Amino acid sequence: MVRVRFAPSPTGYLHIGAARSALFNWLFARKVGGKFLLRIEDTDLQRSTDESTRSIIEGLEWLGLDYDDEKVFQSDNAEKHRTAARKLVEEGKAYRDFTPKEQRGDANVKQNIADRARANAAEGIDHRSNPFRDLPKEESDARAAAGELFAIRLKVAREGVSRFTDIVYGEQERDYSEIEDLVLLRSDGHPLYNLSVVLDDIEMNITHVIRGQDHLTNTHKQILLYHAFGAAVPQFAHLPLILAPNKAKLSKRKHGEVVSLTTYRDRGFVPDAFVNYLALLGWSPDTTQYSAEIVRDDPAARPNVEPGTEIFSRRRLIEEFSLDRIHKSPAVFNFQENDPRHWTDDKALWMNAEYIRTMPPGDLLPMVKSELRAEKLWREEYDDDEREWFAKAVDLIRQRFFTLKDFSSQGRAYFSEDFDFDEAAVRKNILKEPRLKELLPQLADRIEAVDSFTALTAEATLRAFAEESSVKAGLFINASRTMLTGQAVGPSMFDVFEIMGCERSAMRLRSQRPWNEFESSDAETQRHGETAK
RNA sequence: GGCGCAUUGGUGUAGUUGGUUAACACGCUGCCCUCUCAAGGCAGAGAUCACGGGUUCGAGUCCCGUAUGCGCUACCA
Repeated sequence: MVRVRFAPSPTGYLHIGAARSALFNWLFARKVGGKFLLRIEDTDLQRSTDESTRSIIEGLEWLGLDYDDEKVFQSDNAEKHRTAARKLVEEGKAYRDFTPKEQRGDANVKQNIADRARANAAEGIDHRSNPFRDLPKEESDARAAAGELFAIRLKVAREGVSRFTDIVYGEQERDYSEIEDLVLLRSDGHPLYNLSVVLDDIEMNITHVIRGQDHLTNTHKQILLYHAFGAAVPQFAHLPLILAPNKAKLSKRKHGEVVSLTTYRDRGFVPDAFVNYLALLGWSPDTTQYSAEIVRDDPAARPNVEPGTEIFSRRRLIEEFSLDRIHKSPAVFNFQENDPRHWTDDKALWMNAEYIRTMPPGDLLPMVKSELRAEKLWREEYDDDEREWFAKAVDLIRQRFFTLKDFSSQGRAYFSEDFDFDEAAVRKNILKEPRLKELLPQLADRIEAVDSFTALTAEATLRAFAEESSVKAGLFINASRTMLTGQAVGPSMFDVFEIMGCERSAMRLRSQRPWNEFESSDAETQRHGETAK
């Protein structure tokens, strides 16, 4: 039985790269009917926080990646890990290193490593040489008993080659001479990453380790540990990294909130849309065989979209997923910092819009509800008497929205009288034609006189009045749009009339706000413009 | 420094065992539709498949080298 795990370390918000690892693990487990387990790797006590753990769990929940069994906290197993490391010493597979701990700054470790390697190479020092590696056991025991501090290192064979086959990257080979005697247990007794993962994965009976490519070379060390513990080695599948537009590693510190999963929730992403997008980052379905049979057997399995798109429901993702379609090269997450329109990858945004306008209302409405509620725009009637109206309104405006947030920002005028006028819209559609100040209230009168107010009758009324006043219908249409919604763009105006209803439409057509708010300042700017000349 | 991994249009990807004009999605441009903006429809720009060799009748696909990027090389994870 397949058992996979997602093993994040709770040292910050859930990174989208980590989220994708979780997704691929989940997809694989659900596809083959295995178990998807969650393990919080909180061994780094200084950096791990409960808040981060919470955010990870919330993130998984938001994405809809449900995990099986109880979640495991790695720190709970620390004692077992210590015991296991000591056992390795007893068996001669590991040794105590009494070298005093070197204090190393976290900031430029990479630089230090390279510098030291260069220096060692220049002086012909083998970086693997350790005076304690072959210390007689009695002496080692004696020094330990005397209370001397020591780290425990794995005794890596001097000669040989480590090999494994990665499901994604294929045959991997590494000479033992390239593998240092890694530290298993710190001198303060803390088990280190490589020891802990292996031990926990053994205990959890993990069959497939699916994780980021940054662990590819570490895998050789871990395999050594599996052997040391006499445990079966699982299969490995490493995932290509997700990079920033400048091809640097995507990091929270450097790239800010775009890398944090919670951002997508908070900025109005539909979970399924984000899952869909994430799945296509580093994986692609087998297009040679995904059309005919499955669709014929179960038309519902295919989302309601034209062929040739990349929209996949969660269910289809599970059906189509396979580890061997994951590819090797890193993916660039394409976003533009400081550009609100492209704050995240365009394709992700497009996909979200696609979901918003094609989702079954039953799925969308609750999301809109919680968005409106959060912005204090929700009214209980929408769930009651005005249920139908609400559904119609949402269906009308969702066509051009990109995120759930749009329902409370661009869509605000549909749910509240307290909305803003877009200045450019007012100038273009209203102030440009002085007669509108008189005509619009008259249009309101006409509208109120209509018996049954619908898109159809609203159109007839408006067009008749336009002809009567010898202005183009377009003038009224555009002006009405701005009067009713505050904006220059939006759905077909007559549909807007119908949704707004007769009373509200008439009221807003009579509003003086556009003139009050912008006319005087208009005159002022004109004056300023003249004096400036 | 050493070792490893990767490299198809701006981005995400397809490209079955090497075989004719390198496919799709997003984005971009134009046109149509139209009361605006989207959506939709149509058309289009954009890739000498990182570079250089080699194998072959023929290479994006195989081999070697170079460059670039990334990862690992921690008593971080």
